[in-house]
Amino acid sequence: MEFTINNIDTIIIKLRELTENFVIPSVTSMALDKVSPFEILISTLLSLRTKDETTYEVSLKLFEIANTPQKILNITDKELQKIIFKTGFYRNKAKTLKHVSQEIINKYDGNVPDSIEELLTINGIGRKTANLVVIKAYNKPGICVDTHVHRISNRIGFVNTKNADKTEFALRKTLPKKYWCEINDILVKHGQNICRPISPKCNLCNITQYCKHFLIEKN
DNA sequence: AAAACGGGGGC
DNA sequence: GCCCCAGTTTT
Repeated sequence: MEFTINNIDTIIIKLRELTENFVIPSVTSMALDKVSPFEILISTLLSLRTKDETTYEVSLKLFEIANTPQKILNITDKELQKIIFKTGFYRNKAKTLKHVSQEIINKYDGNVPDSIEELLTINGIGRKTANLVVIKAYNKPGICVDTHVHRISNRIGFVNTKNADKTEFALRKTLPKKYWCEINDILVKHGQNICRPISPKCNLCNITQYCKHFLIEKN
């Protein structure tokens, strides 16, 4: 199936409608006068392999105690581990949070960088996190490809790629720029509720007529 | 007891 | 580009 710009517009608009009522409480969806770039970054790092509700709850608890790089460095490893325990992988995450905080102080004077390239120079920050931070914290263009965006972009047929990085680069070519920043929001909601990894609920989906995966399965 | 939650790094 | 990694929560 050929994907024209018209098709992409139609698909995005339909998915936007389909998912607009799904609410995922998260630090990254809060207004920018309520949350800092650093908080967005830390929350994203905590979200690794963790339910959104847990990430949100733990993030708010952490930020009551430490919401700046220096404050993160000021608390002990044990205390930090205890606070973020429920997100899982708490030893690694505590180490990452400390390292990222230290780097932001050392290299960026305590301010979270606003470019993907600079963010990527910090160990522990990869493309998914870097893109999300520039989008959510700085309102700059980016495409945050997490597992949902990767899976669904391939299912629909937006891209045909093996890994998330390639999906990001492919989407940068095929996806109109006006959709870049919201594609993650839309596809995460769609992926959590309908287009799940296993047994997707295609009966609840409104774009099956455009979906390569659905059409292949059906035929 | 098993599955779900997925991004980053090392080589 | 493939493999490895880290723990809690839910079913």
